[in-house]
Amino acid sequence: MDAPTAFTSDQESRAHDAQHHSLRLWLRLLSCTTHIEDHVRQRLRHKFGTSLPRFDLLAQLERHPKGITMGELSRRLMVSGGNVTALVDQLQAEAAVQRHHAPDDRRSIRVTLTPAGRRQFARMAREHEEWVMELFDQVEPERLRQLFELLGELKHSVRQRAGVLDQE
Amino acid sequence: MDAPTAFTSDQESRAHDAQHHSLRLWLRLLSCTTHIEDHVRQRLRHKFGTSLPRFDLLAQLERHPKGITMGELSRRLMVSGGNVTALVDQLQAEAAVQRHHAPDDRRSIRVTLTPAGRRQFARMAREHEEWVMELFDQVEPERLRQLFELLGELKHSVRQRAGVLDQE
DNA sequence: TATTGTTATACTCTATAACTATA
DNA sequence: TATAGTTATAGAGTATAACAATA
Repeated sequence: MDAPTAFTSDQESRAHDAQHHSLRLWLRLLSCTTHIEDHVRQRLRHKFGTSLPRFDLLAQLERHPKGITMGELSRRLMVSGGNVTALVDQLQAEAAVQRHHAPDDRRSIRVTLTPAGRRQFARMAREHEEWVMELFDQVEPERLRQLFELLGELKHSVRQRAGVLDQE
Repeated sequence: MDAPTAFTSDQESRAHDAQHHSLRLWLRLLSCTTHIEDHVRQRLRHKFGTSLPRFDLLAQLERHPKGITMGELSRRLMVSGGNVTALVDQLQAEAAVQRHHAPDDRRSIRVTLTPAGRRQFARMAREHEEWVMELFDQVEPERLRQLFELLGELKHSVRQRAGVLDQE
Protein backbone atom coordinates (compact mmCIF):
# COMPACT_ATOMS: atom_id res chain seq x y z
CA MET A 1 0.00 0.00 0.00
CA ASP A 2 3.02 2.28 -0.34
CA ALA A 3 4.06 2.24 -4.00
CA PRO A 4 2.93 5.67 -5.23
CA THR A 5 3.16 4.75 -8.89
CA ALA A 6 0.70 3.06 -11.21
CA PHE A 7 -0.14 -0.59 -11.34
CA THR A 8 2.75 -3.00 -11.68
CA SER A 9 2.53 -6.55 -12.90
CA ASP A 10 4.08 -9.39 -10.94
CA GLN A 11 3.77 -13.14 -10.51
CA GLU A 12 0.38 -12.92 -8.85
CA SER A 13 -2.64 -14.04 -10.77
CA ARG A 14 -4.54 -11.62 -12.99
CA ALA A 15 -7.64 -11.81 -10.85
CA HIS A 16 -5.70 -11.16 -7.70
CA ASP A 17 -4.02 -8.16 -9.30
CA ALA A 18 -7.30 -6.78 -10.50
CA GLN A 19 -8.58 -6.96 -6.96
CA HIS A 20 -5.67 -5.10 -5.49
CA HIS A 21 -5.72 -2.53 -8.23
CA SER A 22 -9.41 -1.97 -7.76
CA LEU A 23 -8.96 -1.53 -4.05
CA ARG A 24 -6.10 0.91 -4.50
CA LEU A 25 -8.11 2.87 -7.02
CA TRP A 26 -11.02 2.98 -4.59
CA LEU A 27 -8.81 4.12 -1.73
CA ARG A 28 -7.33 6.87 -3.85
CA LEU A 29 -10.76 7.97 -4.99
CA LEU A 30 -11.93 8.04 -1.41
CA SER A 31 -8.90 9.98 -0.29
CA CYS A 32 -9.41 12.67 -2.97
CA THR A 33 -13.07 13.01 -2.19
CA THR A 34 -12.56 13.12 1.56
CA HIS A 35 -10.00 15.91 1.33
CA ILE A 36 -12.14 18.01 -0.97
CA GLU A 37 -15.23 17.31 1.07
CA ASP A 38 -13.58 18.34 4.33
CA HIS A 39 -12.33 21.53 2.72
CA VAL A 40 -15.72 22.40 1.29
CA ARG A 41 -17.65 21.36 4.37
CA GLN A 42 -15.53 23.52 6.61
CA ARG A 43 -15.96 26.55 4.40
CA LEU A 44 -19.69 26.02 4.03
CA ARG A 45 -19.98 25.94 7.78
CA HIS A 46 -17.78 28.94 8.53
CA LYS A 47 -18.88 31.18 5.70
CA PHE A 48 -22.52 30.23 5.38
CA GLY A 49 -23.40 28.30 8.51
CA THR A 50 -24.69 25.40 6.45
CA SER A 51 -23.76 21.81 5.61
CA LEU A 52 -23.19 19.67 2.54
CA PRO A 53 -26.47 17.74 2.83
CA ARG A 54 -28.38 21.00 3.05
CA PHE A 55 -26.41 22.44 0.14
CA ASP A 56 -27.14 19.33 -1.90
CA LEU A 57 -30.84 19.57 -1.15
CA LEU A 58 -30.91 23.18 -2.34
CA ALA A 59 -28.95 22.17 -5.43
CA GLN A 60 -31.61 19.60 -6.30
CA LEU A 61 -34.32 22.24 -5.97
CA GLU A 62 -32.34 24.67 -8.06
CA ARG A 63 -32.28 22.13 -10.87
CA HIS A 64 -36.03 21.63 -10.65
CA PRO A 65 -37.69 25.04 -10.56
CA LYS A 66 -41.16 23.51 -10.58
CA GLY A 67 -40.43 21.75 -7.34
CA ILE A 68 -39.77 18.21 -6.39
CA THR A 69 -41.58 15.84 -4.03
CA MET A 70 -40.26 14.64 -0.69
CA GLY A 71 -39.98 11.11 -2.04
CA GLU A 72 -38.02 12.27 -5.05
CA LEU A 73 -35.68 14.20 -2.79
CA SER A 74 -35.20 11.13 -0.67
CA ARG A 75 -34.27 9.05 -3.71
CA ARG A 76 -32.02 11.66 -5.28
CA LEU A 77 -30.16 12.46 -2.10
CA MET A 78 -30.08 8.79 -1.21
CA VAL A 79 -31.28 9.33 2.33
CA SER A 80 -34.36 8.18 4.19
CA GLY A 81 -37.68 9.97 4.09
CA GLY A 82 -37.59 10.93 7.74
CA ASN A 83 -34.30 12.56 7.04
CA VAL A 84 -35.60 14.65 4.20
CA THR A 85 -38.45 15.80 6.41
CA ALA A 86 -35.95 17.08 8.99
CA LEU A 87 -33.78 18.83 6.41
CA VAL A 88 -36.74 20.49 4.73
CA ASP A 89 -38.09 21.53 8.13
CA GLN A 90 -34.85 23.35 8.87
CA LEU A 91 -34.62 25.03 5.50
CA GLN A 92 -38.27 26.02 5.67
CA ALA A 93 -37.70 27.56 9.11
CA GLU A 94 -34.99 29.68 7.47
CA ALA A 95 -37.39 30.61 4.68
CA ALA A 96 -35.13 29.08 2.03
CA VAL A 97 -37.71 26.56 0.79
CA GLN A 98 -41.48 26.14 0.72
CA ARG A 99 -43.85 23.18 0.83
CA HIS A 100 -46.85 23.12 -1.51
CA HIS A 101 -49.56 20.48 -1.46
CA ALA A 102 -49.90 18.94 -4.89
CA PRO A 103 -53.38 19.65 -6.29
CA ASP A 104 -53.81 16.25 -7.92
CA ASP A 105 -52.54 14.00 -5.15
CA ARG A 106 -53.10 15.40 -1.71
CA ARG A 107 -50.68 13.00 -0.05
CA SER A 108 -47.86 14.45 -2.10
CA ILE A 109 -45.86 17.61 -1.39
CA ARG A 110 -43.83 19.71 -3.78
CA VAL A 111 -40.86 21.54 -2.34
CA THR A 112 -39.52 24.65 -4.06
CA LEU A 113 -36.86 27.27 -3.44
CA THR A 114 -38.10 30.65 -2.24
CA PRO A 115 -36.62 33.67 -4.05
CA ALA A 116 -34.47 34.29 -0.99
CA GLY A 117 -33.41 30.64 -0.99
CA ARG A 118 -32.46 30.88 -4.62
CA ARG A 119 -30.35 33.97 -4.02
CA GLN A 120 -28.66 32.39 -1.05
CA PHE A 121 -27.93 29.22 -2.99
CA ALA A 122 -26.48 31.23 -5.88
CA ARG A 123 -24.08 32.97 -3.51
CA MET A 124 -22.99 29.68 -2.00
CA ALA A 125 -22.66 27.93 -5.34
CA ARG A 126 -20.45 30.70 -6.70
CA GLU A 127 -18.05 30.46 -3.78
CA HIS A 128 -18.24 26.69 -3.84
CA GLU A 129 -17.07 26.73 -7.46
CA GLU A 130 -14.17 28.97 -6.61
CA TRP A 131 -13.03 26.76 -3.75
CA VAL A 132 -13.05 23.70 -5.97
CA MET A 133 -11.32 25.39 -8.87
CA GLU A 134 -8.58 26.50 -6.54
CA LEU A 135 -8.09 22.96 -5.29
CA PHE A 136 -7.77 21.63 -8.84
CA ASP A 137 -5.61 24.29 -10.39
CA GLN A 138 -2.35 22.35 -10.22
CA VAL A 139 -3.71 19.90 -12.78
CA GLU A 140 -3.77 20.71 -16.49
CA PRO A 141 -7.24 21.38 -17.92
CA GLU A 142 -6.85 18.57 -20.44
CA ARG A 143 -6.09 16.12 -17.64
CA LEU A 144 -9.13 17.31 -15.73
CA ARG A 145 -11.21 16.71 -18.82
CA GLN A 146 -9.90 13.15 -19.12
CA LEU A 147 -10.62 12.60 -15.47
CA PHE A 148 -14.17 13.78 -15.94
CA GLU A 149 -14.66 11.33 -18.78
CA LEU A 150 -13.16 8.37 -16.96
CA LEU A 151 -15.21 9.08 -13.89
CA GLY A 152 -18.24 9.01 -16.14
CA GLU A 153 -17.35 5.47 -17.18
CA LEU A 154 -16.72 4.46 -13.61
CA LYS A 155 -19.99 5.91 -12.47
CA HIS A 156 -21.79 4.00 -15.17
CA SER A 157 -20.19 0.74 -14.10
CA VAL A 158 -20.84 1.32 -10.42
CA ARG A 159 -24.42 2.25 -11.08
CA GLN A 160 -25.06 -0.88 -13.08
CA ARG A 161 -23.42 -3.12 -10.54
CA ALA A 162 -24.87 -1.47 -7.47
CA GLY A 163 -28.30 -1.12 -9.02
CA VAL A 164 -28.60 2.56 -8.22
CA LEU A 165 -31.24 4.61 -9.98
CA ASP A 166 -29.49 7.95 -9.58
CA GLN A 167 -29.82 11.57 -10.48
CA GLU A 168 -27.78 14.09 -12.55
CA MET B 1 -26.22 20.01 -15.24
CA ASP B 2 -27.68 17.54 -17.66
CA ALA B 3 -25.23 17.23 -20.54
CA PRO B 4 -23.73 13.81 -19.96
CA THR B 5 -20.78 14.42 -22.26
CA ALA B 6 -17.45 16.09 -21.64
CA PHE B 7 -16.80 19.80 -21.35
CA THR B 8 -18.09 21.97 -24.13
CA SER B 9 -16.78 25.39 -24.99
CA ASP B 10 -19.15 28.29 -25.42
CA GLN B 11 -19.13 32.07 -25.30
CA GLU B 12 -18.52 32.23 -21.60
CA SER B 13 -15.12 33.34 -20.41
CA ARG B 14 -12.33 30.85 -19.88
CA ALA B 15 -12.28 31.45 -16.13
CA HIS B 16 -15.99 30.98 -15.88
CA ASP B 17 -15.74 27.74 -17.84
CA ALA B 18 -12.96 26.45 -15.67
CA GLN B 19 -15.11 27.06 -12.63
CA HIS B 20 -18.08 25.20 -14.01
CA HIS B 21 -15.93 22.37 -15.24
CA SER B 22 -14.24 22.06 -11.88
CA LEU B 23 -17.55 22.00 -10.12
CA ARG B 24 -18.95 19.36 -12.45
CA LEU B 25 -15.84 17.27 -12.02
CA TRP B 26 -16.17 17.59 -8.26
CA LEU B 27 -19.82 16.61 -8.32
CA ARG B 28 -19.08 13.59 -10.46
CA LEU B 29 -16.25 12.58 -8.17
CA LEU B 30 -18.54 12.94 -5.19
CA SER B 31 -21.28 10.96 -6.86
CA CYS B 32 -18.95 8.04 -7.66
CA THR B 33 -17.52 7.98 -4.19
CA THR B 34 -20.89 8.22 -2.50
CA HIS B 35 -22.29 5.29 -4.46
CA ILE B 36 -19.31 3.09 -3.77
CA GLU B 37 -19.20 4.14 -0.15
CA ASP B 38 -22.86 3.36 0.41
CA HIS B 39 -22.43 -0.02 -1.20
CA VAL B 40 -19.39 -0.87 0.90
CA ARG B 41 -20.80 0.58 4.09
CA GLN B 42 -23.96 -1.46 3.79
CA ARG B 43 -22.05 -4.67 3.22
CA LEU B 44 -19.62 -4.00 6.04
CA ARG B 45 -22.55 -3.52 8.35
CA HIS B 46 -24.57 -6.53 7.24
CA LYS B 47 -21.73 -8.99 6.79
CA PHE B 48 -19.38 -7.90 9.54
CA GLY B 49 -21.36 -5.61 11.82
CA THR B 50 -18.81 -2.86 11.44
CA SER B 51 -18.42 0.56 9.86
CA LEU B 52 -16.08 2.36 7.48
CA PRO B 53 -14.39 4.47 10.20
CA ARG B 54 -13.68 1.32 12.18
CA PHE B 55 -12.43 -0.49 9.09
CA ASP B 56 -10.18 2.46 8.28
CA LEU B 57 -8.75 2.45 11.77
CA LEU B 58 -7.93 -1.25 11.51
CA ALA B 59 -6.40 -0.64 8.08
CA GLN B 60 -4.04 1.94 9.57
CA LEU B 61 -2.97 -0.52 12.25
CA GLU B 62 -2.48 -3.23 9.68
CA ARG B 63 -0.03 -0.99 7.86
CA HIS B 64 1.90 -0.33 11.06
CA PRO B 65 2.56 -3.64 12.81
CA LYS B 66 4.62 -1.97 15.54
CA GLY B 67 1.64 0.08 16.57
CA ILE B 68 0.68 3.68 16.19
CA THR B 69 -0.16 6.35 18.78
CA MET B 70 -3.59 7.80 19.41
CA GLY B 71 -2.40 11.18 18.13
CA GLU B 72 -1.07 9.63 14.92
CA LEU B 73 -4.36 7.83 14.40
CA SER B 74 -6.19 11.09 14.91
CA ARG B 75 -4.07 12.81 12.24
CA ARG B 76 -4.18 9.95 9.76
CA LEU B 77 -7.90 9.40 10.04
CA MET B 78 -8.48 13.14 10.10
CA VAL B 79 -10.76 13.03 13.12
CA SER B 80 -10.52 14.47 16.60
CA GLY B 81 -8.71 12.82 19.48
CA GLY B 82 -11.84 12.22 21.49
CA ASN B 83 -13.18 10.41 18.54
CA VAL B 84 -10.24 8.07 18.23
CA THR B 85 -10.55 7.26 21.93
CA ALA B 86 -14.15 6.15 21.40
CA LEU B 87 -13.34 4.05 18.33
CA VAL B 88 -10.37 2.37 20.00
CA ASP B 89 -12.50 1.73 23.10
CA GLN B 90 -15.02 -0.14 20.98
CA LEU B 91 -12.44 -2.16 19.09
CA GLN B 92 -10.61 -2.97 22.29
CA ALA B 93 -13.85 -4.18 23.87
CA GLU B 94 -14.14 -6.55 20.91
CA ALA B 95 -10.54 -7.65 21.45
CA ALA B 96 -9.52 -6.51 17.98
CA VAL B 97 -6.92 -3.99 19.19
CA GLN B 98 -4.73 -3.42 22.24
CA ARG B 99 -3.32 -0.37 24.01
CA HIS B 100 0.29 -0.41 25.21
CA HIS B 101 1.91 2.34 27.24
CA ALA B 102 5.04 3.55 25.51
CA PRO B 103 8.06 2.85 27.72
CA ASP B 104 9.84 6.09 26.90
CA ASP B 105 6.96 8.56 27.21
CA ARG B 106 4.35 7.47 29.66
CA ARG B 107 1.75 9.89 28.33
CA SER B 108 1.83 8.15 24.97
CA ILE B 109 -0.04 5.02 23.95
CA ARG B 110 0.67 2.62 21.12
CA VAL B 111 -2.28 0.82 19.62
CA THR B 112 -1.77 -2.51 17.85
CA LEU B 113 -3.92 -5.16 16.23
CA THR B 114 -4.41 -8.34 18.23
CA PRO B 115 -3.92 -11.60 16.28
CA ALA B 116 -7.70 -11.99 16.25
CA GLY B 117 -8.07 -8.41 15.03
CA ARG B 118 -5.59 -9.05 12.26
CA ARG B 119 -7.45 -12.15 11.14
CA GLN B 120 -10.78 -10.36 11.24
CA PHE B 121 -9.41 -7.45 9.25
CA ALA B 122 -7.94 -9.82 6.67
CA ARG B 123 -11.33 -11.40 6.14
CA MET B 124 -13.02 -8.05 5.76
CA ALA B 125 -10.33 -6.67 3.47
CA ARG B 126 -10.59 -9.65 1.16
CA GLU B 127 -14.34 -9.26 0.77
CA HIS B 128 -13.98 -5.50 0.51
CA GLU B 129 -11.68 -5.98 -2.46
CA GLU B 130 -14.13 -8.27 -4.14
CA TRP B 131 -17.00 -5.85 -3.73
CA VAL B 132 -15.01 -3.03 -5.24
CA MET B 133 -13.70 -5.11 -8.13
CA GLU B 134 -17.21 -6.12 -8.96
CA LEU B 135 -18.34 -2.50 -9.00
CA PHE B 136 -15.53 -1.56 -11.40
CA ASP B 137 -15.65 -4.49 -13.76
CA GLN B 138 -17.54 -2.72 -16.54
CA VAL B 139 -14.53 -0.47 -17.14
CA GLU B 140 -11.49 -1.67 -19.07
CA PRO B 141 -8.39 -2.29 -16.96
CA GLU B 142 -6.40 0.21 -18.99
CA ARG B 143 -8.98 2.88 -18.28
CA LEU B 144 -8.88 2.07 -14.60
CA ARG B 145 -5.13 2.47 -14.69
CA GLN B 146 -5.44 5.90 -16.30
CA LEU B 147 -7.99 6.87 -13.73
CA PHE B 148 -5.66 5.82 -10.94
CA GLU B 149 -2.92 7.99 -12.37
CA LEU B 150 -5.10 11.04 -12.91
CA LEU B 151 -6.49 10.78 -9.40
CA GLY B 152 -2.90 10.79 -8.20
CA GLU B 153 -2.38 14.14 -9.89
CA LEU B 154 -5.61 15.46 -8.50
CA LYS B 155 -4.76 14.31 -5.02
CA HIS B 156 -1.41 16.04 -5.26
CA SER B 157 -3.03 19.30 -6.30
CA VAL B 158 -5.70 19.14 -3.64
CA ARG B 159 -3.20 18.34 -0.94
CA GLN B 160 -1.00 21.26 -1.89
CA ARG B 161 -3.90 23.64 -2.01
CA ALA B 162 -5.68 22.43 1.06
CA GLY B 163 -2.48 22.08 3.05
CA VAL B 164 -3.21 18.54 4.15
CA LEU B 165 -0.43 16.46 5.64
CA ASP B 166 -1.87 13.08 4.74
CA GLN B 167 -1.04 9.44 4.89
CA GLU B 168 -0.22 6.67 2.40
C1' DT C 1 -54.08 -2.49 0.24
C1' DA C 2 -50.40 0.57 -1.30
C1' DT C 3 -48.27 5.00 -1.13
C1' DT C 4 -46.79 9.73 0.73
C1' DG C 5 -45.09 11.93 4.19
C1' DT C 6 -44.44 12.57 9.36
C1' DT C 7 -43.16 11.35 13.99
C1' DA C 8 -40.48 9.04 17.45
C1' DT C 9 -36.48 6.80 18.68
C1' DA C 10 -31.88 5.39 18.67
C1' DC C 11 -27.26 4.97 16.92
C1' DT C 12 -22.86 6.51 14.77
C1' DC C 13 -19.69 9.88 13.87
C1' DT C 14 -18.15 14.21 14.79
C1' DA C 15 -16.22 18.59 17.26
C1' DT C 16 -15.21 21.25 21.30
C1' DA C 17 -13.67 22.14 25.72
C1' DA C 18 -12.38 20.94 30.30
C1' DC C 19 -9.62 17.72 32.55
C1' DT C 20 -5.44 14.33 34.05
C1' DA C 21 -1.00 12.84 33.87
C1' DT C 22 3.02 13.21 32.32
C1' DA C 23 7.03 15.87 30.07
C1' DT D 1 4.08 25.57 30.01
C1' DA D 2 3.24 22.17 26.55
C1' DT D 3 1.78 17.61 25.08
C1' DA D 4 -0.90 12.89 25.03
C1' DG D 5 -4.85 11.12 25.92
C1' DT D 6 -9.55 10.98 28.21
C1' DT D 7 -14.05 12.49 29.52
C1' DA D 8 -18.31 14.95 29.00
C1' DT D 9 -21.37 17.13 26.20
C1' DA D 10 -23.74 18.48 22.24
C1' DG D 11 -25.09 18.36 17.51
C1' DA D 12 -25.68 16.64 12.72
C1' DG D 13 -26.95 12.99 9.89
C1' DT D 14 -28.63 8.63 9.43
C1' DA D 15 -31.95 4.40 9.63
C1' DT D 16 -35.94 2.05 11.26
C1' DA D 17 -40.50 1.43 12.47
C1' DA D 18 -45.03 2.90 13.67
C1' DC D 19 -48.38 6.10 12.21
C1' DA D 20 -51.91 9.30 9.60
C1' DA D 21 -53.87 10.69 5.49
C1' DT D 22 -54.93 9.78 0.97
C1' DA D 23 -55.15 6.95 -3.18
